[in-house]
Amino acid sequence: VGRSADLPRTAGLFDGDDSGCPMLHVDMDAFFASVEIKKRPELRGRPVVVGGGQRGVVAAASYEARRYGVRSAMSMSQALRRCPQAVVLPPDRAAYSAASAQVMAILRDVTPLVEPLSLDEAFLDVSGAVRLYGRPGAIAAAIRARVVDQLGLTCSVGVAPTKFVAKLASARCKPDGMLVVPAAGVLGFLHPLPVGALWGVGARTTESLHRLGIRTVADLSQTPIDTLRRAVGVAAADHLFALAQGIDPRPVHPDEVEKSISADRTLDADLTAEAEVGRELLRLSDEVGRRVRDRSFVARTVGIKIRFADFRTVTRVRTLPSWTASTGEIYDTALELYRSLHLDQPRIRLVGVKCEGLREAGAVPEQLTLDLIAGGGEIPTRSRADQAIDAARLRFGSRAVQSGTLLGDRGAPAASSASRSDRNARSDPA
DNA sequence: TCTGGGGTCCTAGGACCC
DNA sequence: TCTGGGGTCCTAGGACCC
Repeated sequence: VGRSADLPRTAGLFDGDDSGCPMLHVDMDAFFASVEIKKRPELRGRPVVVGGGQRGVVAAASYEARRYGVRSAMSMSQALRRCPQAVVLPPDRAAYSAASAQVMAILRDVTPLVEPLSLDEAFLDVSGAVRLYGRPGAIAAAIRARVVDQLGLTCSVGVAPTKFVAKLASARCKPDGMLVVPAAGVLGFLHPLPVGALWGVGARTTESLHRLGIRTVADLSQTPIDTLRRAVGVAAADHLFALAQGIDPRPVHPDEVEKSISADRTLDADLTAEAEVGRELLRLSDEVGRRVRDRSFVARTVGIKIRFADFRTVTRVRTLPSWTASTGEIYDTALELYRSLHLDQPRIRLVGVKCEGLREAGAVPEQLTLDLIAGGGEIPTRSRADQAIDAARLRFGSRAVQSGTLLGDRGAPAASSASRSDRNARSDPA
């Protein structure tokens, strides 16, 4: 096991043991915070926390903020108690997506076998790249150098025989580090780790395992499989037992397609009236519908999520007779699902809408609707409306077209939102 | 000022079909 | 009279990840 955080930023200089190590896990350091600091260099060296809102949590914290005990997913109020001088910035998803695309482009320049896990991390299988670029350790060093030179962002890289060991390795050399776990070193690396370090073992599973006296990966590897199955379920037990022996046959899968698209929103204040909830459902249906159409998908199942003031959460889904990408159809279904709950005097803090059962729009048989028949073969009215709205928003900005139901609730009349968005939109003449 | 928002996967029960 | 067995689809909830 070799750590080389201060490896020269040049390819080909890694000379440790990386035998049998085709898997890389690349993980950006404090990604959202680092992108913000890159936008505003005067923040460098200061504690920066991304997140917020009235009931927000920390989405990312710079290492300066982490020194005060600020962590991801911590409530913003707690973060500010620990670090009152922190610079708090609202998330800028567009900036993070753009930076992520640049990172992934650098990775895909090394090999097409790149599997993004989220905006800020990815697995690479470099077994086919070694003839071109040298050994895995050298490739990892070169990636780190290119990311920092071209993007001004640091990352950490784990190099190992399997995906999950590579992921554990990158976590243990952060920030701005690199850790290679050669095949012969895997069990020595894994066994002393606490079970909670394993990918897939969270708070609940850790608790269940602790009740059995299992605290380290070594303990896990010596536990009878039937005992494990009773404690955490068959699938998780078999998976964890294999991981504890260092076994993880999962290949890097570069072409994962999304299985669901969802949007949810925690309200600044709890909602009580059905009309208010309906308005949120419309806003969320509109957003989800747009994202489904943007990717040329259609969805078979529509779901809602409702979280009450006491944090109890319910979900309802309905599978439709045919596929849809229509905002109106998503909204109608969502509203029916909400009404089917028959809530009496609810206090609602979160509303969500989800589409699943996604398919390529072209891969699905066209549904003969009354609209279609009556229109003599025309595309149903709602789809044409959605298409027109999508086109207008692409040209004039996302707030250019809005349902009348949603107007005024942020004090923004339609005309002014359109002209404001206009400046950020494409510069085509109307 | 307790507890975001985007996802994936698993389980368990019931309906339904052959 | 004493109730098969396997497979698939659907739904609700929950664990987990970043």
